[in-house]
Amino acid sequence: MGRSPCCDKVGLKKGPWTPEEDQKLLAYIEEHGHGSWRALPAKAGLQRCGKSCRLRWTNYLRPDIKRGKFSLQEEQTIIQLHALLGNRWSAIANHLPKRTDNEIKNYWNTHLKKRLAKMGIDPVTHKPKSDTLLSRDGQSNKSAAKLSHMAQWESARLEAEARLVRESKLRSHSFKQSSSGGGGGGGGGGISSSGFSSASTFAASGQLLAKTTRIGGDHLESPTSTLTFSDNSKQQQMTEFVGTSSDQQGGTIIKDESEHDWKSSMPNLGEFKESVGSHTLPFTSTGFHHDIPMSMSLETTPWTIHDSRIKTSMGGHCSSLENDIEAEGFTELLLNSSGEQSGLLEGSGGGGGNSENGGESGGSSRDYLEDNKNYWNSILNLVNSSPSDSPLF
DNA sequence: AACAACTGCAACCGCTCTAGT
DNA sequence: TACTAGAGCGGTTGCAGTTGT
Repeated sequence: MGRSPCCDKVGLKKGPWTPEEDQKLLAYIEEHGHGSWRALPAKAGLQRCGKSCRLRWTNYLRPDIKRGKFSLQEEQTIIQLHALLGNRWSAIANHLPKRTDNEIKNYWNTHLKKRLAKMGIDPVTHKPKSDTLLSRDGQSNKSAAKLSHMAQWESARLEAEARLVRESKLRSHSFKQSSSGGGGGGGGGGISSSGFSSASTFAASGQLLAKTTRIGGDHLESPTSTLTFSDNSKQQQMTEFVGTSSDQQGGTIIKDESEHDWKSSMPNLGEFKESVGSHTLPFTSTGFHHDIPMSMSLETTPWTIHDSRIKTSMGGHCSSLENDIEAEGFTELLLNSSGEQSGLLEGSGGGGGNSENGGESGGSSRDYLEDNKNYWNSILNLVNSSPSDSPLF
């Protein structure tokens, strides 16, 4: 893979940008746009490599950048998204308009990470450093481990969805061209304007579904909102999400009316993978490999897996997690094992979302569960309310 | 006042991904 | 299909400013 050697060229300036250089770059881009970054420095009369120019522009000069202190809301968002996505700064930045990934990354490393560490929370796993909290019952550690897998899986899932959306967009583009006059997606932009839906193969995100099943303002069934197997003999409907109900604070609630239990017709994951072929989602994400056939729905509170079988093999070690999570299992798992997450946002506004449970850190188990619920709900709401043009969705 | 240690941030480096040929 | 250039991303570095001794 060709790595750009642009900065190796002799005579190119490095280091801090001078106001004059900024001015040149700004003026050039305002007039011509950036076009090819590689060609830009010469045209703009800068002794910099294109890469350096791009960075300067995206991280500093861009007019739509908000600089200065991060608000409480922003901090909260960063922490929540980091819990979900890890160090994927660009993805996180997509949820924070006007902030750059670099800025967020720096802010995390210099402020938030330390703050979490001070609170006794591991900034990497977002779990308490000592798991004593969790040791109230024997199951907790096990559940926490599962949850960790789930979080990783979720992260990977988002990535896969993003890819599917991209592909869907491409496809919809050609679709629109071939079947012109389809009423246009209108306001929502992004996903909602695309004729196809990533949910076609992977109906998991409530908001995603809400957007993708709504075409041109009508409640149409997306052409691919149902998943069918390529194997004709087994052609069947995987999931069909119908309608959306009220939206609470940006979190769209999806009802899975079909409650279709396809597990029974798919007792064997291996067989399923074979039969589904291209419909499984083999994707890698930071060393994971997942093949995920599943459907989920968002009830008023966290995820409910109506049926799932998740195989996760990590880093080639195949430390597989064959979780037979029964219905509601995942919800339970989140609720019961994500206790470590609660109070994470304590520093930002009274702790873990809402704190009507009273602020006692060692509260009752009900408080504990409430906090967990709130924590994950806030993450889900956050994700669900993410901008439609986010590459994640 | 001088120095060291710490902090915060801009910029760079090197890798991966993607599109074009 | 293979290769390359360009762009993007995340990790790291370097330095200026601040704080502590």
